[in-house]
Amino acid sequence: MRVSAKADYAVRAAAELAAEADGPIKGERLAELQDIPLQFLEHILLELKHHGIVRARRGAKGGYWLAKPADAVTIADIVRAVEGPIAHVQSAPPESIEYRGHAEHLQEVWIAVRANLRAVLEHVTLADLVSGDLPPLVAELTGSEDAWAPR
Amino acid sequence: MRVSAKADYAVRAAAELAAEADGPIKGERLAELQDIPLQFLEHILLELKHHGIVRARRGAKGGYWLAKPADAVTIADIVRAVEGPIAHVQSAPPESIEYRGHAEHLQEVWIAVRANLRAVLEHVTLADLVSGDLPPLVAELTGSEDAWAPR
DNA sequence: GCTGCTTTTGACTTAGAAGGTCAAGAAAGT
DNA sequence: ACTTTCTTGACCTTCTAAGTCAAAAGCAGC
Repeated sequence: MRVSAKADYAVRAAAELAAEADGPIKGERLAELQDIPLQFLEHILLELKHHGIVRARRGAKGGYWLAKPADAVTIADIVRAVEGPIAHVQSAPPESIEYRGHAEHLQEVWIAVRANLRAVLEHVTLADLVSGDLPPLVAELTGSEDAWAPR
Repeated sequence: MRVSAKADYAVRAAAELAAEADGPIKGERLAELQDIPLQFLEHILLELKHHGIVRARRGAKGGYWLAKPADAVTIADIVRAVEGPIAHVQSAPPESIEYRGHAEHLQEVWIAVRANLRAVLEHVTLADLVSGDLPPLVAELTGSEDAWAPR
């Protein structure tokens, strides 16, 4: 139930790519902008490339850029690319698990958890993130005092 | 963004404890009921005990039972006991992270994710889980076809 | 066709967590 | 006493997180 450094880095780097729409950005510059270890970042960018989220050119005027428009890439796309499927239980998707005894309805709970995660992650695009103009649902959720309280 | 085996086991064992309200249940029986490795289960039960969720007595008529009524224990309580805080980013709570550059609004996204996780986990009690009478929000979320689709 | 610059890739490392197992000790009942 | 059952600590194996290092390959400009 936690977000890895890798996923956090990946989203931050993608946000910078989304913001600078013209021309490729070098890995080194991305690393500086978001304070991410360079070598680690390039591994992450490579994974994003394999998933068709980012493109790259090497050489003197090379660098990385988004493969798709910023409003067509969601946070969920990026998290899935580097962390794998969202909300798996014991490394299996919740709809495939069979529970016994009095835990029978636990499956529904995990399905609900996943649905609620998706409700946020699949509806925030990189364009939303960069502009700060987040979807109504997110604005609503962060609006409450309680959402900011540790626990 | 995944649920560990430990958390899944913990909730399942707690559900059995919630169902059999009178008298302690032995670790061995819990392990059989939910098909959990015994030694591992007892470690989990010990953690639950340290967090005041479960009580235990040893000896001939010993076993484990819930420390509180089943409708006063939420799934979130159990997950926190064995996995630590929910939805931490890079092992830190999202409200304490400072983002730079174009990732500035990422904090709000993680806050929204946590709020939506809490919305499910903090409102389902063990009593709900055992009876199968889950809160309206959960029923609503699992009602959609889409929630059951892998992705 | 060099020469730099930059991405790409693979091998390796180190630390910690996940998911267990084993065995000794302590307490409670009969 | 003796057995049952929890309690605790030590240990183990496999994986993942989070990197580092170094070599290879591609591209641009002279």
